[in-house]
Amino acid sequence: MTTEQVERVRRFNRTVAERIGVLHDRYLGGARPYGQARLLWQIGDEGPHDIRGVRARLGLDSGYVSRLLRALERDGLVAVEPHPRDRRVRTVRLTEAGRRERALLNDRSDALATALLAPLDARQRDRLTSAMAEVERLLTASVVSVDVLDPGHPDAAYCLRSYAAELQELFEGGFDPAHSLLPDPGELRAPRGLFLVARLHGEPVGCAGLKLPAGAPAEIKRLWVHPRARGLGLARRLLSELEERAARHGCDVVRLDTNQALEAATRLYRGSGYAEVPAFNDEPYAHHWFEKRLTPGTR
Amino acid sequence: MTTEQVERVRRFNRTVAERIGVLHDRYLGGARPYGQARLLWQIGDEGPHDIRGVRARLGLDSGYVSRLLRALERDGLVAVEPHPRDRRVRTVRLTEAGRRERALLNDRSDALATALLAPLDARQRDRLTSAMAEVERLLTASVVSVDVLDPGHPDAAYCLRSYAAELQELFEGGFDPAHSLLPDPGELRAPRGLFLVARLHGEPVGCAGLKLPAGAPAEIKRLWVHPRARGLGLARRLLSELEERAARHGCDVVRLDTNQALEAATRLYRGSGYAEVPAFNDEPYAHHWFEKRLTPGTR
DNA sequence: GTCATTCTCTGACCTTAGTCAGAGAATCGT
DNA sequence: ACGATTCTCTGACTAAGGTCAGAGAATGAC
Repeated sequence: MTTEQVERVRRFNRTVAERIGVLHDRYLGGARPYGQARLLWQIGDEGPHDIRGVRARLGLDSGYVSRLLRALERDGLVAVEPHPRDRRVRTVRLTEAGRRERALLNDRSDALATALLAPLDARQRDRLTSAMAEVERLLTASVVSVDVLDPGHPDAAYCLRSYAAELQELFEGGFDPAHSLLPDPGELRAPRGLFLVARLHGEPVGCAGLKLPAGAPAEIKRLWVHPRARGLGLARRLLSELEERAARHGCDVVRLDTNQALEAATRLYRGSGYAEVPAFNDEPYAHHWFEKRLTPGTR
Repeated sequence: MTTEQVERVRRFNRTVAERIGVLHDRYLGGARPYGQARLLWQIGDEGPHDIRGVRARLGLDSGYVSRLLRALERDGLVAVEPHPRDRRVRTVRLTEAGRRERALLNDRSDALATALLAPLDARQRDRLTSAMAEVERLLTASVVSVDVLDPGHPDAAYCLRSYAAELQELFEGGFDPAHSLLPDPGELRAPRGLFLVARLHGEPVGCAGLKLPAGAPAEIKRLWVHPRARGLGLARRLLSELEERAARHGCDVVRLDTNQALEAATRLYRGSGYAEVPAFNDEPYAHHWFEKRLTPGTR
């Protein structure tokens, strides 16, 4: 990356921190301290929530949350009650007044957004909001972490299940991993392969496996991205990370097969330098086979 | 503005506050509390600065700054010395260690930006940084305030001087306001007219005057935008604000004259619905005359 | 039944980021 | 020369946002 880009990001941080940070924090808080406001927000309108869950999501100390709850209780905004089944756990829900207060925070937040847009004309508003959407999208993409996980890890298993469930929907005649050429994801475990899992805020949102058969090209399997994480360039990132690892492993060719129902994937492969080749295996679910020669300086 | 736009801005605020706010404040501070870091940053590398100036720029209490300086002094990062001429005033400068510490903050800030960009590929980086530039530009545009000021107000006078100085450079044969048709900006004062000044963070960055002669069309004069505030859509905003005020004053036609050297202005007028008309005055500096009929529902 | 664990709460404590009211020294206006 | 003003500093105070070490109640494991 260039120094201009770094400088650009820094300038952006300054401007945004000034314009939004300042307004956001203090504004949103309003009469109520920021900590209380955050908690009120997190508790949310529906149903009682376990305190520990709320605490975990905000990442706060238990003593601190307890104190915040006492303050909110004193103002009649929340009701804390023991959990019906486990009486160690306590649950919290908003009272009527609490819901009103939360709606007020909501209105303040709207007012802040409105104040930001108000001085601009219609065209500028369009441009600002679409640039914001772009920044948000890419910032989200940049917090996604990609790690090598054992295929048996819960997050990996979740991805594999989701992958199978999605193909079951998409493929004519469904999809059963047991009938595919990779009945056992254990093959994607070192030393015979590896498995990448992408996570956003700790939640698994994508995966990709690599088979590293001795004396044969590396093979990409089980590339999947969670529907709500699409558009972040995650598939491309997983793909190039696998290529990089294959190259480091000494492979100079990587190949894969894909089903015709997976149009976006096929486009991705073609756009990433994969060329269609004759079938190199007898995967029953495949319609297309691709191959890419890795140059040492890939990426 | 639409509710989707408001929602967009709010989502942006949340994402950015999480991703940047959190990192920015705590990161940038690092070992050093945020207040000290801000001060260290503001003092800057070159020469000693008056404490009052630094204080004014940060908008902090004098007692608070004094305490922060003691802390920085204790750590050997700054040296506080009396002002050579006025011994009430004290000046502050970074020591060698202070400069090192400031460079460290700088590096941290770079590291933060780098960490943000690192997981993205080259195309995503380009898109992110240009979207950031756009957001920054429009956010800056939206903090510009536009107020009616007396033409004699220092900020107004600054704009008028800058306007004249710039035309002096631009026009063949220079520009002398005394020879123009508006030798006295006092004509842009109620009830004969009005004068708008645009300010960014308190600094004047643009102006526009409106003459409201009885029984004649309103006339726009002295439209100017500071070079460093160009590209913010400020001229357009000043123009439409004047039109709005002219309409409120009961005018249904507004007109203006301009010099051929001011190409951007001429484009703006044409693009804003102004039609070229024959000369309606004998302004010696004008080459083009424009007129626009205001519809009651303008804007 | 007992012991370890889980969960919430309280009390004690800490740092940061301020605000406010003078005190004291120096300078300015006249 | 003298009073008003300017500038910095100190002391006293506040609120927010947290951390840490238990205590006490309930539950789970065996």
